[in-house]
Formats: sequence, structure tokens, C-alpha cells
Amino acid sequence: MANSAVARVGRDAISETLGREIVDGAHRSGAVLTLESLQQRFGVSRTVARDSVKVLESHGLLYSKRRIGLVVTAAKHWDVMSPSVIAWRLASADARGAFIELTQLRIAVETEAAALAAARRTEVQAHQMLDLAATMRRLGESEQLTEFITADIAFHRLMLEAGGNSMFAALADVVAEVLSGRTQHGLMPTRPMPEALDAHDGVARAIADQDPREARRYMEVLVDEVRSALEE
Amino acid sequence: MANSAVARVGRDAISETLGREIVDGAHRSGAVLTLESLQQRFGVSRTVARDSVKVLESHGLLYSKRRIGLVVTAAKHWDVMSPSVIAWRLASADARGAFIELTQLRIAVETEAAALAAARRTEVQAHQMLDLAATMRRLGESEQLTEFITADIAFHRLMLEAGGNSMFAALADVVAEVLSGRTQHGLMPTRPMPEALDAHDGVARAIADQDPREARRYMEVLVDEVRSALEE
DNA sequence: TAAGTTCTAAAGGTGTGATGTTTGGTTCTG
DNA sequence: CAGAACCAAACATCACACCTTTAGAACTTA
Repeated sequence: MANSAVARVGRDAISETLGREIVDGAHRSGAVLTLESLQQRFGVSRTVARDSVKVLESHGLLYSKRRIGLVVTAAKHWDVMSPSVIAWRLASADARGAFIELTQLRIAVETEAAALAAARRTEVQAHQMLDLAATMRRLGESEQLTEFITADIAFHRLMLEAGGNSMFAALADVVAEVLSGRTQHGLMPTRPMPEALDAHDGVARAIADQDPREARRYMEVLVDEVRSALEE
Repeated sequence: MANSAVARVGRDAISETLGREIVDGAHRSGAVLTLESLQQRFGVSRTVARDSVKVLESHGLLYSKRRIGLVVTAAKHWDVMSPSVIAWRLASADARGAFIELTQLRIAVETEAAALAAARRTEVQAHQMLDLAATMRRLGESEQLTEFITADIAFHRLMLEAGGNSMFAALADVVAEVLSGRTQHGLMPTRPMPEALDAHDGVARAIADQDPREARRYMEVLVDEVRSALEE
């Protein structure tokens, strides 16, 4: 039953492919596709083509119009906070731009998240944060970069979740992406700076002490470093 | 061809209804629906039922599993930043909780956005911001609350867009929602405080002056007010 | 010539029946 | 009792028919 003429492809793969193409600019805003063309191209039935389109449509990448077809939407209407769109942008030609925007978002959210975490953290979370800060220091000073980043990600995720704001928590994956991407984008020294280690410590202690103001202050230090790295 | 037994309902209305129900907790995490049950309930064909499900699926509210059906996802997996989900949450029983989270997000993003706008604004945007700040003062002092809020929304939207970060710009609608919702949630005095007017002025001037540090400082003033209102 | 009207065909929307595919459960067997 | 074999449920996909909307062409008319 293999289709020899066309690379037969699963349902998700189609929206995945099209999503990447649109975000990548392969189809300009206003460009028109048709279900028929998708059926041809991917060798699938109308049902599957429509399913894929539905996904893209609900992320705002296109909309379908009778008698016209599938109209690609301008970037300003994309659901740019959705994990799928973020992933597509990070895989696009403008990955760097996306990365910078994500970093700016992270910077914005994390100072507030630190303060929130200080106000809301549980006892267990407080201990975990202190532990992670200590781990980061140890790994950072012995230059075990991979393990360091893992701990760093866990630290930030925990902090974002401890604040009790689900929208902040939802950014944990984004932050993880940004943190592990920093090395590729030359935004990270091979050896974590002592100031950064101190600041992580400070944040953890402030959160444990339930001191939002202090937590914010230390997080500002971290974030300032990232900002200046961004401006190079 | 009207279906008399069941209230026949359009395609979008179904995902809308189900989305609200799930977000509202009417279907717990792990609950299972079937396409068949949706067809029955809404009096639609499989095609339409599947379309609706696809939308919910791409926002992470459920996933479909063979031999099982449509499984409602835990809240932590929802695409909580997507405009649809935000709207559903704001229409749910926990609207207040959603509103608070959105406000926290707004607070987080806007300080950073002010600084970004100062760095990136065009000449035209600088003038518009100054104008809007002046308009807000006039309307605020004459207690024209409705018009004031309109100007307020325009001000914040412009600022968010001026920074050039598409993720910040995407929050403009959310911020608009929060700003106009403040009155309903008792987070806003009937007469804008003079300090708030001054701060808006300050932000506008700093952005016009391309002074990120100052823009951030004034925005902090605004945001501090909102924070304290939130803590009551 | 310009403006309005009618018509038509293109493209998505919806409905249905048949068939494929996965997979949780059940039953059978050694 | 463990594991293999089997079954049936529910979604996945396909094919096809028909409905609905609507951009644009053709046509009319002032």
C-alpha cells in the first residue's frame, strides 16, 4: 500500500512542516494554499490535510476562506507564545532573533517570578532551591558545564513553579531552551562567573527567607548580566 | 434539515463550549470523552466533532488516544498563554485567579518593555506616546473614566509594540483585557491617581528621550501601584 | 462609461460509510 | 500463574457526494 510517487507523511508531520515553512517565510503573508495542493504534495486525503490545517489555524498561522483557500497570516497575528510556534521560530532562519526575544521575555518574567516565589514557596521548595544553588556552585567551580546547565535549568524551573502563577510556570520550558541555547549563541562564558553563582545563592536564600524584595534584587543582578551579554 | 432533538451548533461553538468546560473544571484531568458522545451531544457529524477536538488538542486541553477516546489533560499542560485559553479562563469560575495571574504577567513584562521601547522607538512613536500621556492626564483629571481607559490601553499597546519584541507585542491584548477589567475587579480607583498620571508622563518622556533606565524607573512606579492593589 | 445586477465556478465545509490501525482487556493455554 | 493469542473499542484515514459561500466575470442598464 506504499505510495511510491509522493513521500507519504503522517498527520503531525504535515503541520510541523508547514508550520516551519510559514514561520520561516517560505510562504509570505497573504500567500494562498489549497487543500488540494496539500493533498497532492503530501499524498494524503482531504481529512488529513484539513486536520493539519486546523492546527495551524488555531495557532494563527493561517485561516481558511471559502472560494479562496488557505491564506497565510501576517506574523503579527501568530500565536507567538505557543510552544509550537516558539519551536518553529527557533528552527527557522531567524532562530537568533527568536532567541533574543525569548531571552528578553525570560528577563522580564524572572525578576517578578523570584519575588513571587519568595512569597509563595513551600518549605520543600525552599530547601530544593538552596540545594540547587549549592550544586550549581560546585559544578560551576569545577567547570562541569553540561551538568551545571542541567542544575541551572532545574533551579529556574523550580523558581518559576514556586510562585504559583501558571503562566510563569509555563515559561519553564522556554527558559530551559534559552539556558541551554546560550552556549550556541555565544552568550555564555565557558566558566560561570562567580558573581552569577553568588546571585543564584542570593536568590535561593532570599526565597528561603521569604524576602521578595531581596529575591528580586539578586535576580536583577543575574538578569543584568544577561542583558549586557545581549547587547554585544 | 433542522435537527429538532438536539440544539444544533456551529463548528466553533463546540470547541468554545468544550474549552470553557474543561478550563472550568467540568471535566477533570484524565476524564475521557468520545467523538461519538460529542456527535450526540451537539448533534453534529464526525467531521465537525473532530474539527473541534483538533482545536482543543492543539491548545493542549486534551489529546486523543486510540481505543480510549479523548483524554482531558492536566492543567499544567495547557497552552496557558494562548489567547483562546486565556479567554476561557477569564470566563471560568476562577476568572479572578486568571485575572491575577495575567496582572502579574503584565507587571513582569511591562517594566522590561518600557526599557526596550526607549531603546527602539521610532520618532513617530515617541510623539504618539507623549500625546497619549497628555490625553490621559486630561481625561483622568476630568474623570472621564471610559475614555481614560481607552487612552490607557492605547498607551500601553504602543509601548509594547515600540520595543520590537513580538512576544511583548502579543501581550497587548492581554494588557488591554487587564486594564479594562480592573474596574470590575476593584483594582482601580474611580479617579486615576495623580501619581499614576505623572508616571505615565514620565514613561513617555523617558521613551522619547531614549532613556531606558528612566523609562524602567517610571514604569516601576506604575507597576508598584498595581502590585499593592493586588495584595489587598 | 460607470455602476449595479446576475451568474458561475472554485474552494472550503459537512455528512457518511467503509476500512485501517492501535491497544487495553480478556481468554486461552502450557 | 505467566505468557501468548485473540477480540473489540475507539480513533485515523480514505473516498465520495453534496452543501454553502463568494470572488470575479459577464451582463444590464442608467
